Amino acid sequence: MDVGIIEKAANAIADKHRLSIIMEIAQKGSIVCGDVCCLCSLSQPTVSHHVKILVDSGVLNSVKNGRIVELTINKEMMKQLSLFFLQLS
Amino acid sequence: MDVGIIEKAANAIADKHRLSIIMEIAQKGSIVCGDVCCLCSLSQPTVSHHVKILVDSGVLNSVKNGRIVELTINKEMMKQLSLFFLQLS
DNA sequence: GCAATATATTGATACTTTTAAATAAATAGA
DNA sequence: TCTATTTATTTAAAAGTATCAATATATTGC
Repeated sequence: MDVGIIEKAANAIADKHRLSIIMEIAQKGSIVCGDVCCLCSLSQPTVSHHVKILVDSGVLNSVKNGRIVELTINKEMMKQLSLFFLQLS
Repeated sequence: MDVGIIEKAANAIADKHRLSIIMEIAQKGSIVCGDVCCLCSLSQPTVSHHVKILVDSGVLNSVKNGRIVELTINKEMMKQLSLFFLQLS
């Protein structure tokens, strides 16, 4: 178990805006970057910054379809996190 | 599911020193604050600060035995976290 | 190629967190 | 009570993060 991965993922999750992005994707299946601005009431550059942290940490997957970027949850990462905390419980 | 709890716990975990405290407790069962200084190579006030974040977030339990404070993992919190990520996977 | 649209980057500022020195508080034992 | 020990608090400096405006890049459709 590489705790560096856990640390990065936890950091990505430890923010109310980023967590709300995750919860929105969990509900809808996916979201495009443009819709995150409305969801969080943040400027486009700020959203881009948060999305980058989520993707770089491995919490979210991003797929570019032309101009738009679609975000989904990285379920493998969620499994790893779930297992990590299960082992601590 | 109160994501505020997840946010706070994730924030507590999202630090290499705090994560190493957690991993040490996971291995040994418990640790006392005084030993955390050696483990992390941090000053006593800094350790006290990190321990406070871990305890306040509900990630660790603290029990005071006289002068010494013994830290253990809050397994209920670990179960909650594990379940949260399982539901996202 | 040009205009419109979606996302990324840069740069500046405000805010937050980490850190340790100094000090305080609490407790145990002589 | 006095001293030594353990943990907590205060304060200040350094480092890191969030935010947005301006701008750049990439892509689509005309």
